[in-house]
Amino acid sequence: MTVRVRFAPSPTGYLHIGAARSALFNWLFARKSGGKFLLRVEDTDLQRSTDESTRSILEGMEWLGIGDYDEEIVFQSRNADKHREAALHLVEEGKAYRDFTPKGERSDSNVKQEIAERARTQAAAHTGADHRSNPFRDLSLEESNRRAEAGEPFAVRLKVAREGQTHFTDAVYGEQARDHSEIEDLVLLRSGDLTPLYNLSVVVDDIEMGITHVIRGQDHLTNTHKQVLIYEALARPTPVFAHLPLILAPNKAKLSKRKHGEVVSLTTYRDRGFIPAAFRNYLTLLGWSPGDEQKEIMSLAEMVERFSLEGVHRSNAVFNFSETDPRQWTDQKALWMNAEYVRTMPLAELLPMVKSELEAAGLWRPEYETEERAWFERTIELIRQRFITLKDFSGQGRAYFSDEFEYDEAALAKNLKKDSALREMLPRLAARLEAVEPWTLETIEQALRAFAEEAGVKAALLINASRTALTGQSVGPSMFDVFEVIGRERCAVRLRNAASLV
RNA sequence: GGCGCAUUGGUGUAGUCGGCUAACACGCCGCCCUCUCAAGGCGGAGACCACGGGUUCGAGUCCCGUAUGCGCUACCA
Repeated sequence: MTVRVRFAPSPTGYLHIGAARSALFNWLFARKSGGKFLLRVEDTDLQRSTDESTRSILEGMEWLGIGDYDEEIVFQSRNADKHREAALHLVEEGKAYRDFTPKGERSDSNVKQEIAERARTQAAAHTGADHRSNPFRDLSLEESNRRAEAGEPFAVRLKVAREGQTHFTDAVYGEQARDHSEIEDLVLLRSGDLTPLYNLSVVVDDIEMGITHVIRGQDHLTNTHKQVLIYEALARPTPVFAHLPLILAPNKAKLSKRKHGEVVSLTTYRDRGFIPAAFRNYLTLLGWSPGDEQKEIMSLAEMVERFSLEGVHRSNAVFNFSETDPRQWTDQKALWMNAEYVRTMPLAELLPMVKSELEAAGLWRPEYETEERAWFERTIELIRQRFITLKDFSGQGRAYFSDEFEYDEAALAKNLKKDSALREMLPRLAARLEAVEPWTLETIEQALRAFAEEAGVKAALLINASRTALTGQSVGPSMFDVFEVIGRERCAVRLRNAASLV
């Protein structure tokens, strides 16, 4: 039997990093086992689903490099008729029944309260939850049909046995059992329009799509029993279930856009200059580990090679970030990993990403791919060493690509304004460098050190001043490399300009 | 309230059949390197393995209980 898995997001917002991780694990499992990876958009809730959200999910998947679905994308809303048919069929078979109770009004916001309240009153009454006291549960099929034909609105509920338990073995959480008494007669179709509800739709679609392994967030673990019941009613074998631990905020609350903002949205990472492979690598390590293998930086192929459901954790993972410190806007390890990728990944793979970043910032020149290609590669190789994200190439790295750059205030104070002698030394240094021939690391260094000696100052004074004069920054690569890369003419101009800033 | 799941340094994790003086990565501190900052190298602080019992010569590892956290409990998904 070939493995078939699916990622089934509901398009009611941006792609959440937790959902992205579920997608990733499904993808890894499929590729590992030589199975099929499918996408199903769960747009059953037409009120909240948007095309824009669907687009952003698709984009996010593409960005992560796991958008290579093996079959056509399934839109759940288009299968509504099948879901309805299945439920009605269960009514015929006596495994479900029509509930003619008038539909109660409820809104998302007060549902949680209602649940809590119901729990309280039940506890107070010591009644224990008897979800099967519904007066329509045992209505005869004839009577039920008659009332339906008469146009009386009804919902369809699954008839859950009074006694017994449901069982399934979760590939991550192990043996799971739940008493039937804990499960109410869940609604399959809404009253009135008879639109299918989540649990029904998922099961029918998973059967239809031939899904063999359902890999999803742990928030579905307890509800899985309901789905098992539906599989049983439909007389179909259940797939293997594998639930994934949740990703929590630093205060251990569920990560949500409302409370935690853009850190939870996958597109944020793309927009903030993350390397897809780096973020993917980080995400994979949240809730899964390759065991005794200590190596954390892994290529996609290595992840596929090592991935297994057995390596998935059971405890939730905390996504560690600070809402007040901009340097820790997301998990530090994710940032570290991205920097690691930026400086060590094959330059050829990095270049296109740098190109897009420079294009977006209006710093790109076509020559970087033609006559100036060697210079461009040398420069990127040089500056990537201390960058963290792609944004740094257009930010801190701006002076390498444009003459219009800002001088960092702190750098100015530290390296230029400190010694007024620089005012007259900088232009002289410029003149000296203009005469350097040939323009190489060694000759530049020689010239600068000789100049410093003649002027009776430490070379470091001129080096640091030059760094700020040439790049606007107080930190950066070894200065002789910078001189060389910036070029003789630009160096001279910038050194002379900087004299006025002293 | 009920049911379920979890609990190893600040965070992510490793700890196979019980032998741990508890390992790795990020972060933090120090030193080296040095023209700055990173990177890199070396070293360090930080966990009585949630707590309490039990089994055992011996428990992070097995059993029971408690606490805490999270999830579910909806004609949302």
